[in-house]
Amino acid sequence: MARGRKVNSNGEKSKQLLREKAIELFSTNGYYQTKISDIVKAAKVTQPTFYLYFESKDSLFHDLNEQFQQDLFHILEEQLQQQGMQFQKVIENLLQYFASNPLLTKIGLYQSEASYTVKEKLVEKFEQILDGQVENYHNLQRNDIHIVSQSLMGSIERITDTLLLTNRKSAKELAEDLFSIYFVEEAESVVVS
Amino acid sequence: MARGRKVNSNGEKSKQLLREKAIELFSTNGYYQTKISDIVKAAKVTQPTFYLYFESKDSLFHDLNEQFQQDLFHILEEQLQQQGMQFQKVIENLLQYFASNPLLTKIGLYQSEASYTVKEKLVEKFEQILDGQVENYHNLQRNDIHIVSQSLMGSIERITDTLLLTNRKSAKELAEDLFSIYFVEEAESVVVS
Amino acid sequence: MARGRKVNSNGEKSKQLLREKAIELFSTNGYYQTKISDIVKAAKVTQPTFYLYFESKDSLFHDLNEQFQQDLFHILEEQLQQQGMQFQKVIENLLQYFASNPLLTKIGLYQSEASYTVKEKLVEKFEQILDGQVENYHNLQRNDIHIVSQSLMGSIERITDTLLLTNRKSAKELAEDLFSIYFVEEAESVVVS
Amino acid sequence: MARGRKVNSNGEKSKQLLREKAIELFSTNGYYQTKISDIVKAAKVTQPTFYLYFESKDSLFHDLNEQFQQDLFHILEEQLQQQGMQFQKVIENLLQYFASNPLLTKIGLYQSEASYTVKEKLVEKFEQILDGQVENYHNLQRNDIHIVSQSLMGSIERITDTLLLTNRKSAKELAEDLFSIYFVEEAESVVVS
DNA sequence: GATGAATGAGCGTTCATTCAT
DNA sequence: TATGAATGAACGCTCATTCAT
Repeated sequence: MARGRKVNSNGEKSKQLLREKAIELFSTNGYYQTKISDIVKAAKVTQPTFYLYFESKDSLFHDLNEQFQQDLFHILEEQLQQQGMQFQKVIENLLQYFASNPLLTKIGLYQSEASYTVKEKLVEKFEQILDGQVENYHNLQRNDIHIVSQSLMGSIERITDTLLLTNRKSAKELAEDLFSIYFVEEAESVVVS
Repeated sequence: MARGRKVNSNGEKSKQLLREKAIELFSTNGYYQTKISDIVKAAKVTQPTFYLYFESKDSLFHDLNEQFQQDLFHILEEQLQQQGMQFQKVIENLLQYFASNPLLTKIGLYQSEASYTVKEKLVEKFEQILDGQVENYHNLQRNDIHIVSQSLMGSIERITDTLLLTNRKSAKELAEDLFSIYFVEEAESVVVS
Repeated sequence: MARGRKVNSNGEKSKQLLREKAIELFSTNGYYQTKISDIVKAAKVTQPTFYLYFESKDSLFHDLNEQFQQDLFHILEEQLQQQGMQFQKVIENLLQYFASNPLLTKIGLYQSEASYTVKEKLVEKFEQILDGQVENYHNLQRNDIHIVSQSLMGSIERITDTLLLTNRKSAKELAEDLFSIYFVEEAESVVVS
Repeated sequence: MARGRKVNSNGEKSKQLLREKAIELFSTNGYYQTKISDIVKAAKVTQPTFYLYFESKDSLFHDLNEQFQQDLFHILEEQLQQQGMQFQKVIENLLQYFASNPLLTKIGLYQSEASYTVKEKLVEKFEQILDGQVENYHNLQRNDIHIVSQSLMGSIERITDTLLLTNRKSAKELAEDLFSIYFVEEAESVVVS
């Protein structure tokens, strides 16, 4: 039987394909219910080919989470450096990223063990922002900023899963909704300094 | 160790012990990373003993979730029949149950596939309650009840995980906090009819 | 929970019941597909009770076969000592025993490893009888007695299974049929000397 | 032993080897007393290798029976289409197949649950053939064709086991013997129309 | 770059059997 | 006489991973 390099084959392409299929399968079935054999079957290559490009199942999963986190914090960092960026807009952009990368988000925000850290870091970011906004939100004056941040994180998490990734609402709409719930009166005037 | 019955052994005790150890391990390590061998090792019995009391790993996990769900909806039903029960109190009692059953909650609310359904049902309950309260909350007038319910579900989910089950805040405190965030002005006066 | 001797219980009765149920189950499901747990469930006793009366699953099965063989050769011996007993009558009585003990026959003639020996011995008996009858059957003059005996054994085996134990034909009818096939002309006149 | 591919290894060879060893073991020890571990030990591979080529123990056993049955009825069909084929020759060819495939025959005719169906079908075939031959055999005039067919099936079964597969007699000899027993006078002239 | 072939390590489950009561 | 409770010893099967080509 024929072995060796396929005609028209190309390493980078195979790797990319495997990555994509892995993302699809991990995101829908989870880590433990996704087998290497499933991934390579979907990518129409054999098992050893997988190990040509990835160290192990675990390391691939880890890499995907790594990427999700880097994307996320890159976006956040970028925005926090823009003076005058509204918090609502920050949330919207976050949601926008989730909407644009639904499968990776499923993995990085829900499937992975690492998601705990991600969310913790997001909460911290929220706290930093809200810290500078106490006078703008009367909600913050009566509520612990930490609680509000945690609560908000939870809301984002759930709303993303049930309304955003299912294409029921847009990132913009959901950001507005969240703001309307959390920071009623002066939502429009709040600005990230 | 010799075969046969242990001195002073007692079936109900063994079953209970296995159940407890299973809950501990499932709640901390999840379904797939909890092996029957781990459970029986923790309970200091052998593998066949596990099958003396439970049909399979899967069915035990399923049973635990079943119990969690029954408890949960029993509590909810009970409260909704009490005229005059405040929504805040409903949430508090929910959180109270979580706090009293932290490990089972971990399993039923986070580890299990069934948690999706549980949360959906909780959201529906929230919607039913809020539906009858539109005039009491100014928040509800401007926000879609569905969104508020989903958001609240997310908040509860996260706050339970990070603040309640870690013993950082009490059920009562957190219920108050949530109400202060979600239903600012008239929180005290809201009553489930 | 109550333990110890059951009221109205009686050792011999339990043993007999277990035996009967074992015969039923072995005969219909075979040795490997019959579990001790099935037998005791059918007899409504517990597993240790089984070991009160039988050494092991294997030894019980062995005993059942032993009994079958003793019955069988007792019958055969008895008949061979009666001068003038026709071979056809011998076969009929054999079949009669099978028909009266269908379940034990299933075990002893088909399910058991020991059935090989039983059949070999039966064949030997047939040979002995036929040896003294050569001049009576023209069939035997042209055919090897050994072959005829083996063939007859096969016929009996199959006919018992498909026609006798299923109550489609009687022992008498089948003995006649067999004789009509095997010893055409002088069937009536053949006599075991 | 190191992991991965063996030197000079070849899939089809391994599969064939496993099949052969399985046939050997199943035919001598039966289904339940043949463990996968026995099969792979005999083939000098590890257990996962077995599952590389066969779905399960059960499905392999099933496949072997399937093949036996197909072979058998292929032969039978082939012969029945040849005008003028003698019944004796049909039996001879059947026995010839058994002699050429002794182990598969052991499985398909004695070990398997499916053997019941096989034999039933063979009996039906015999009946069909004999139906067209009533006038040729004086035996058939007095005996029920069904009984004769069943009896013949039993004879074949037993004779195959004790004389053919043990190399004591050839297929040709045994076919002659059977005919001489069953269809005395005109055996030579009987022809399948 | 890619495949065919194989395995180490382990997992969930079953079953005959046996102590302690 | 009988049961409640437990275990030793497998067994069938799976999965990530790795040589040899």
